[in-house]
Amino acid sequence: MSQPLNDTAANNGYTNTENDTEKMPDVSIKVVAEMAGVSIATVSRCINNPEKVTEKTRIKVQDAILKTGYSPNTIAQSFRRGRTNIVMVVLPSVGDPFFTAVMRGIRGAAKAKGYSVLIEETQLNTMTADEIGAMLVSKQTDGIILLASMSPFGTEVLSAKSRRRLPIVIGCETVSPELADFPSVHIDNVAAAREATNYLISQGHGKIAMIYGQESSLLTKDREYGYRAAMKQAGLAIEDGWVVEGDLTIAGARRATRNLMNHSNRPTAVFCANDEMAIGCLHEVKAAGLDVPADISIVGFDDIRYAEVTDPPLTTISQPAEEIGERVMYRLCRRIEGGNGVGSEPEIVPHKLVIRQSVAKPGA
Amino acid sequence: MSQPLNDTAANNGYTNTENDTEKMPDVSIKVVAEMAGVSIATVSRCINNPEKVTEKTRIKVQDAILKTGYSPNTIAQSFRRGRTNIVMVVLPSVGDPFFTAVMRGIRGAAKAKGYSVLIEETQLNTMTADEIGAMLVSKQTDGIILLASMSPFGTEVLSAKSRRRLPIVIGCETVSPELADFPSVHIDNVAAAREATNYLISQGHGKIAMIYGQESSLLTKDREYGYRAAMKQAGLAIEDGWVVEGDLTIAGARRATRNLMNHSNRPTAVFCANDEMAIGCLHEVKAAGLDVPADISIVGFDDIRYAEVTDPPLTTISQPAEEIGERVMYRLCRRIEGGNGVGSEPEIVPHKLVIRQSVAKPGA
DNA sequence: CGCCATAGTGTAAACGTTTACACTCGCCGA
DNA sequence: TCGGCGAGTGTAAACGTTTACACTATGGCG
Repeated sequence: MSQPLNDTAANNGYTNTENDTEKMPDVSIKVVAEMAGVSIATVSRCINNPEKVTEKTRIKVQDAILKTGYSPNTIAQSFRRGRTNIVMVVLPSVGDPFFTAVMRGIRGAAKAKGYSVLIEETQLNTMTADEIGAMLVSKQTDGIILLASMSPFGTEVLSAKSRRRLPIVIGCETVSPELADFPSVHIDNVAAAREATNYLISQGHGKIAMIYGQESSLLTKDREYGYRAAMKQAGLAIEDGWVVEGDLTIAGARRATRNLMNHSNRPTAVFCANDEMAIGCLHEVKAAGLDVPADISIVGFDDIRYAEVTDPPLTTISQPAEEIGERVMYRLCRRIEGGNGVGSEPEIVPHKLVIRQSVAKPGA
Repeated sequence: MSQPLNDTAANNGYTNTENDTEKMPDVSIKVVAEMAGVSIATVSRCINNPEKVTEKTRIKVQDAILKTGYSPNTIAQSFRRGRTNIVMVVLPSVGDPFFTAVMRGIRGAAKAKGYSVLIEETQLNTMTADEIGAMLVSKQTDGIILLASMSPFGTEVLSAKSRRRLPIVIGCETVSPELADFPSVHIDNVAAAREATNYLISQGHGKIAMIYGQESSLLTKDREYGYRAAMKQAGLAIEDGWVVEGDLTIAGARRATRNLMNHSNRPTAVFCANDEMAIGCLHEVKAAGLDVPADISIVGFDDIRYAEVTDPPLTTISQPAEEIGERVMYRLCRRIEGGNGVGSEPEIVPHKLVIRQSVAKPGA
């Protein structure tokens, strides 16, 4: 807080240098028009519909633009056109490498389509459904990508009919019934979780625990559901205290793992709902003096880039994160541009179990 | 606009509920004014200067706003006010946990100040200095935070005088001479690198290698400079091939480490210019069948959250990432709001060497 | 030679706000 | 009783674009 004072004081010393002409006079389309000796309409046409204008004038105008350094005022354009070319992405955490991978896909597609990307993090500021809706109707953004679950979105605000029109697309997250009329792109989370669990079972594990994410996340519920289904199908029991919440963070997973390690009937394998938690789990197991995978096997989810360099490297479910991002963005573009004629079926992309070295046969 | 809760009331007020026409008629300030029986100016005042209107009118207007579901058109506001309340952050990689930590600080401060944050990644799309300048003059954003080095910014486009006015603040990156008239917030990178190197030396290491980042990054140069200075001061030689480029990624560091391991005079310690690379280095050293820290000691930089859970946990330089983000954002706000009166001295924040277990005495 | 189609350009309205200014009250002090 | 004042409100202009429409000149064709 002392800084500002210092700043101003220091600057007062030499701030008003006399020759401060440099006025950078906010060149608008009007000054270009004047310099080129044409009307502003013509300048606008030169930029947006060059074919509607004589070559001669086009050159005059180009010259004027260069000379003045004119560049159109984007806000005025947005205002006039009723479009900002900005889309908003809502996600739980920008820190999670999985989401940054998805973001990379989104960003690439956005760039290709001429959009900028505004990011909102639910974790930090708990942006409410209402805020999101407001963002959209106040037209700050042309559309929204939801990578976080946000259950009762708009249910009170908008009826089903008008919601179907809203430029909103859901990514990664499983879609809750109330949101089913929005398009979505994601893997089959329950099948993937099942596969992960089955892999552990196939390696001879019977005492398998699970660390899941936040209660509120449907996605996490689906993974839990897949795990339970696999266990049931194999006729394996799930003891009380074997499935614990880890809130998707390293710290949360470490807490959860500690509980697991102290369990009277300690599991021999842990399935984590994301890699971040798997890393926390891995660390905590080793901190307890146990070996992975000899004593405890671990399977993660997402295949973030760190999964490959843990010790041992992590067996996990890989999602095509970047591709999900791309598809979600393209889908959104269609919604924005194509009007209402675009379907809202969920688009399921393939997952893959990638086997590394964090799983071994129990007691081996 | 049918609301389950006050269903009946809504029905009474609105005629066409039976036939789900749902036109969502783009309610503007004008329809609110009409419904409330006042002028649009009054409506505007109710929102922005409530103290300037009678309580009676304020209530009428509030009612109308609620009934219509009006929310001001942000673009029109931006257009009129000449401000978007959006700032842009340019960074090398959104995937790097260090930058996401800085982003968290930025975002928090932005939220507090009523700004949204637009993120641009240089790595992906090589946004040029010109594009950035364009963004600013086209007024899509009110200001820019540069977390990436971008050397010749605006040097041709704008004279020093006018540049001093530009709402640009630099974070993390060391500031090159041409940019020295922009404010900046960062640690003392050369001192920190020196400290890291000195620590290795103090533990008895003499054969210390370094993996640095991208050639273009000044920050990385500073860290290299600090390393070299420490070595020189200790009278230690740096062999050819001991300082290698790792381009700040895990993969790059693994390549670099492989070269280091094959060096005829293999170093006993490696100083990495960021943790991401330290993790890659660590993994590669172990993959070569060597032990960390028994055979090779490693020091990282940044103290990202994964640094704590590697095996062994990483000794590294910790930066107050979130705080840097906050300060940079507040500094930018001052630039934006305070006009020209804000200084441009670099603001140095403290770093800290955090000692974990990736360093041991050589040959121990 | 005159008329019409047409390509190119200009004029002006519109987008939704904010705000300077003008106006109308009602009230208070002279 | 009247003048003046201040609080509250309305009117209208302005922000920088885009674009429908009107206009002019040009050239082709009857």
